[in-house]
Amino acid sequence: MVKQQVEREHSPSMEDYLEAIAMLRDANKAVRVSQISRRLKVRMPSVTSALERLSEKGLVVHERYRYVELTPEGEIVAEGVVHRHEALSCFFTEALDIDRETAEEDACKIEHVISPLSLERMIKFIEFIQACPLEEPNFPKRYKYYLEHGKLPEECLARGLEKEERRK
Amino acid sequence: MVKQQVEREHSPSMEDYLEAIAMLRDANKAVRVSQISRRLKVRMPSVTSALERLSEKGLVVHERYRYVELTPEGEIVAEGVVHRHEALSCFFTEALDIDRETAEEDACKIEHVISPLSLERMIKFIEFIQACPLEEPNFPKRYKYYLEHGKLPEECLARGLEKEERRK
DNA sequence: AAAATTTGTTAGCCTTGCCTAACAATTATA
DNA sequence: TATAATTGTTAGGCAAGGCTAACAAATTTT
Repeated sequence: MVKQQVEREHSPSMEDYLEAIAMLRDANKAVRVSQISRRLKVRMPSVTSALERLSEKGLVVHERYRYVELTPEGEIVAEGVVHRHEALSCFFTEALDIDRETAEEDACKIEHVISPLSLERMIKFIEFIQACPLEEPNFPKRYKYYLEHGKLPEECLARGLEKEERRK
Repeated sequence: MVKQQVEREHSPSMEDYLEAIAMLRDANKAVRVSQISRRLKVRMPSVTSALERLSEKGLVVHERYRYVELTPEGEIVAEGVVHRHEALSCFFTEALDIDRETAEEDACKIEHVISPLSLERMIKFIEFIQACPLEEPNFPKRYKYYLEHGKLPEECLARGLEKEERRK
C-alpha cells in the first residue's frame, strides 16, 4: 500500500486498450471497436468512451465508425506495455515454471504496476539462468526437481557436502 | 488483457485498508481513522467512507468516533494480504536483489493482483535458493555477480566446460 | 435496391474511491 | 471548567470506467 511517489502516466485500463490495439494491429486484424470489445471483454460503448479519452490524450486516432490507429506516442506507450507483458510472462514460465495461462493472466495484471527496476531484474534473471546451461543438473532442472520433491537432487547435495568435507 | 475468470473478492483499495488496520494494530497503535489516513496517505473522509463499505461487508467494526477493529472475517482477509505482501517483498529482495524500498512498493501493488500459484512458486523459489547454500559460489552470489558483470563467474563457467570435456 | 444484420454511437445510469468545505464530537490545555 | 486543538463525520462534488437501451451508420444478404 503506501502510495508511490510518481503517479503512473496512464491507468491500467488505458494501458489495456493501447495494448489490445497494438496487438490486434500486429495480428493484421482490422482494429475496430468490436474487436477491441471482444478482446478486452467489455461492451462496445465502453470502448467508444475509452477511445475518446485516449484521443484527448493524443494516443489514438479514431474517426466515427472507422478504424482505430495509434499515434506515434500511443505506439510508444503500447510498446512499453507489450514489452512488460512479455518479460513478465517469460519470467513466470521460464523462471518459476508456471503454466502459460496463469503466466499470461498474471502478466496482464502486473504489467500495469511493476517498477522498471523489478522488471529489469526479472529480465536479467532470465538471462542469468539461460547463461547457466552447462551445469548439470542445471538451474531450471534443479528448480523443477525441488518443486516436485521439496528438496535438491542427491548429487547436488553431495557436491555441496564434498566441499564441506574438503574445507575441514 | 483478457479478464480473469474469478473476480477478486475485494478491491485493491479495500485490501489496503484491511492491511493497514492489521498492521497498525500489530504495531500496538490505536487503530483510529487518523492513523489509517496517515498511513495510506488519503484524507480522513476517504477513510470514513471506506470503513463504511468495509462494515457493510462485515470486515470491520467501527462505531462513530471510536476505534476500528477487524471482524474475524476481516482478520482472515487482512492476514492474506499481509502474507502476500511479505512473500513478495521477500522474493524481490532475496531472489532478485532489489532494494527494500522498491521491493516494498512493488509488493504493495502486486499483492492485490497476483495469482495464488505464482505466489506459491515465488515462496518455493525462495526456499529453493535457501536450500542451495553449500555450492560455491552459491546461487545468490552467482546471480549478483551476473548482475554486476553481465556474465557468470569464471570458475562457474570452467566447471561447466570440464563437464563438457569429460563427455567427449 | 430494399431489407436484414452487424457495427458503432449516444444518452444516461451506476459504483468506486478520491477530494474539499463545513460542522460536530472528543480530547487536551490554560 | 472553559477554551483550544485535534479528530471524525457529513454533505456534496468529481473522474474513471463500467453498464443498458435506443438509435444510427455501415455492410451484407436477398
